[in-house]
Amino acid sequence: MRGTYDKIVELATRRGFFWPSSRDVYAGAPAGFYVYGPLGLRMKEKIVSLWRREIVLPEGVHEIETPNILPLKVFEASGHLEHFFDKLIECKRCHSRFRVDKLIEETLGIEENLEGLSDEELMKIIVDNGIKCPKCGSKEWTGIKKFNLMFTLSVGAEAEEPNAALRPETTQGSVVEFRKSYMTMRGKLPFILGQVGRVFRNEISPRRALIRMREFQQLEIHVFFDPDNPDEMYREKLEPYMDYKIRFLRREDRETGRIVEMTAREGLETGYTINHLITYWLVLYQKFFNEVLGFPLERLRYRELIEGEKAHYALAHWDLEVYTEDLGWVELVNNAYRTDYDLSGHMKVSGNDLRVTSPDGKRKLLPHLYEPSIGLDRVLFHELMLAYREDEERVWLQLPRYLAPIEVAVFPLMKKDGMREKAKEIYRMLISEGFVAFYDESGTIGRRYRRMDEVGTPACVTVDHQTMEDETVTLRDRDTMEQVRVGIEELPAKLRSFIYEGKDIKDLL
RNA sequence: GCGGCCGUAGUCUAGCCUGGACAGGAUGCCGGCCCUCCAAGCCGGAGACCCGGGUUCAAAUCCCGGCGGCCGCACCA
Repeated sequence: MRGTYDKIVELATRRGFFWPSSRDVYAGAPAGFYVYGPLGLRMKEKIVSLWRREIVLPEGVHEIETPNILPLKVFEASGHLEHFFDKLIECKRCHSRFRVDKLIEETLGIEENLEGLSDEELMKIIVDNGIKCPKCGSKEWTGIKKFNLMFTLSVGAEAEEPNAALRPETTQGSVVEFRKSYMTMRGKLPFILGQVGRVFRNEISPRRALIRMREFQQLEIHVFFDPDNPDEMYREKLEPYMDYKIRFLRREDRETGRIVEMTAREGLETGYTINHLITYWLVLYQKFFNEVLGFPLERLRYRELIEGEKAHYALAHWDLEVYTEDLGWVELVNNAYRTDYDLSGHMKVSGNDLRVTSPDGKRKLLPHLYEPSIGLDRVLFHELMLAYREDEERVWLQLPRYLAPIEVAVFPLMKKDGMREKAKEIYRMLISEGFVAFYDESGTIGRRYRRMDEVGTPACVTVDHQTMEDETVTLRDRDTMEQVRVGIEELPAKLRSFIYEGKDIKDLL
């Protein structure tokens, strides 16, 4: 039996939301790269603009745009180089894999620096010491394989060795440009940067459509704050939400999967959520996903990451996850408290002082960084998964109305008796009123409704015989298929309250 | 990347084991008829064997390699 996942992938391809890149023309195009078709792109843009409206503007985020390509030095400082070029070795008998450096260090109990050694030298150590597979005890090893998880580039016509890389996260752009942005915007701590950007990771095995890609998009917030005074301004901002319940899967509940609902107050009092700033952002993002993007609360949780799972830079780390029957819990937002790891790394490698003056002007300090990072493609994919509905009669996407890629469709019941012209006129009127409108006259009226249901269009306007007499049209609700009759003149206002304010169709009368 | 299964029009699929004629069907799509409020009907049209090599008189079918998909392992910084 096909699950919702398969149905969404099929529908998305068929109706122009997204599909794998280049396949039709060049067989064997590498996996993990997707094209957004017109409907998917429009929906993605809508998610981005909601994020801007609800997060960027109200929170005083300074949105910037930094290059996709950065010097390799940047990633040396950020620690990505070291963590991105793993050397792995595989046991021929049980196919278990190990990082070569860890295998040698742990088996021989040494802590020498193995960084500079060649593959041959490393292999020699393994053979000379008769290192066995920790799992099955075999001494049969494959050769050393390198995993390069960043895309490196040689910038400049004569460059031969890689000297730059496509960024694996947008964060480094914000960190490197932090001081400049701070100066130009006459910044005060906490100082918040934001980026909408593409990132690139050479994943070993991209899988599951938009869930794991090699090129994808992030919506990132970078909150730089004074570690000695993290609660400046957030004490007040958090006040209205002290009783808001944040849903956590704590490390100690990992086994049982029990989700704990903790109010912001409890999070602070127990020290679990560290400070007002982090607590506020945890609240904000849960509310954004629930109330704005429409994910049901019971499908959301913050999963606390434990040592070994956490990124190399993170002191505390929660993944905001969403649950679907098909995919289980999937990470949508990476919420990391990165301390001054990045800024101090860049200070060390570059030799430049990246500190700023404290708000009281008395000392120089290196801000700490808290970063919630949204995986945009995954969010869009889950919006579709959670919106999917079907019954004996039809398939439809019950998307939040304002997220639908087409907001309103206009049909003439028939092409004759002036209905076509009238419908086109209404279509043009709705476009100029700012709606994403769509006109269709092909096939039967029923077929046209079905086509719109399938891509989640919340409203359909039909011009019929009566329209020609009294200037009214029918307005159909995607979810109930009910219709009401409204005057053409009042159509824009009524559509606005239906689509953007969530009014019931019956209340439009 | 390893192991298992798999790859046929936009989508879903028959054919493959046992090689043989223009690769069959459904749905969708386009045009027309009909003139209509929930995928009705009729006529017409476009559309596919993942890529490369091998075996053979002959390959969608058998063999090898590559690429891709799903699941598990690993990875997910």
